Amino acid sequence: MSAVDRRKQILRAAAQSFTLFGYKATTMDQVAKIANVGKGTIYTFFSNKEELFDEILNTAILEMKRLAESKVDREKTFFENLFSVLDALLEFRGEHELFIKLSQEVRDVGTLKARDGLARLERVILEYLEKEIAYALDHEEIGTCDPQVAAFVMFKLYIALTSDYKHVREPLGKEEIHHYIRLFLADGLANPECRPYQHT
Amino acid sequence: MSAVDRRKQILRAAAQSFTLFGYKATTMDQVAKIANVGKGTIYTFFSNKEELFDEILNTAILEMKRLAESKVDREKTFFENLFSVLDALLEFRGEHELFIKLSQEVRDVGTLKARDGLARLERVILEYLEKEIAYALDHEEIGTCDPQVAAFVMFKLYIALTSDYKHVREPLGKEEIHHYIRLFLADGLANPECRPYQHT
DNA sequence: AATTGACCGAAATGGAAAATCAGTCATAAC
DNA sequence: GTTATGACTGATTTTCCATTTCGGTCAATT
Repeated sequence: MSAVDRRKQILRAAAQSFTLFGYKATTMDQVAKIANVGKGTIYTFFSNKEELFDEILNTAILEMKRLAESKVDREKTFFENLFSVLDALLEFRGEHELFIKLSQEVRDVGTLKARDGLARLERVILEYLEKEIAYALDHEEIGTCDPQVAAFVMFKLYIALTSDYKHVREPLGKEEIHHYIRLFLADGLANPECRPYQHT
Repeated sequence: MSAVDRRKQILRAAAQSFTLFGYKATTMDQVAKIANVGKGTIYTFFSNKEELFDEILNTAILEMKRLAESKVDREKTFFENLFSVLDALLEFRGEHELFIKLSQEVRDVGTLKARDGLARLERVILEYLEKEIAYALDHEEIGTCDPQVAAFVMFKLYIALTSDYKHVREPLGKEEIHHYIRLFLADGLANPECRPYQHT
């Protein structure tokens, strides 16, 4: 088997183990066993566990980013693009599961490396949103706002609706999530009937 | 000294200790010492530590609720009331500090009782918001939405702006928080061109 | 009758012994 | 000669268990 194949095999095994058991609970012996190589072989391709993890994480983040970018169509509106990206990402099982496992690990054990990984993902998402928001601002598709704050709020709203809410009530479906993102973010709660009212 | 005074003295001492050291780190000996009573005396008024804590927590929650209710003026709009309640609560040091300490404790040590206490507070806040949102809906002040979801989103948005955001960037000031709650919740991000009024 | 603090057992803490794991390297396989 | 391997090593983690701490009681005291 070629060196390239071996490397891929190790990456596949490691990715599987990280999404199944998290960062802390995957051992290098474990990865070697799944990949059907001796443990030493891993170290001919990756200098340590951290680097192996980082490569998997970076690949996952990059794939999500590319997927998102592939869904954006400059002919469409900001919110149309937002929703098609959201849909695509929600369907995207593979990478998703790694990040869900890492979230669990942070909650339950507080593994530092898992926390870092999620922070990196968050930064990439925020940067991506900021960029899209800035573009939408330029093209006067959305109202005046600081893209950094807007990106942050959008991200938090998304997490609140998809993940936090289910700890309080029945989880929301995809359509409901779309509906509420549109309601809160795009349209606003204030009743158009009552407009214009006094701002401070 | 009367039994009533003694009881109050114990409550005051316990409240002080809970907000200073959290639930786990306040001992009954500690409370007795601060209150200047024998430890046994505490147990003539409260059957155990849990009950003592609950009484303090319930009082704090009730006070916050009453404060909020006192700020609501049915002549004013939903959002006007929302902002005056928010301002009042942000100024409300006393109870605030207990809840901040409990939040820390949940983060750092994960004390179950502290988590429960904060969950109770959250429930009361959500119920209160749901009630106000339902009222606003009835009076056609806000657009159609599920009060439970809307309350949840408003709460999360508030936490995101006041507490979460400062872990990513410079914390937002009171006016900025108002501004963004108005922008995201009330008015919506979608292009002002399509709206009959100007954004800030 | 009310108050107290020494006392009790359960639970938390700390630290030492045992186990586990990331990473190395001498040997084996080719 | 080159690459792959797994037994080995020291650092870290986990697992005990001895000791301490703390919530709660109650016999003695006021």
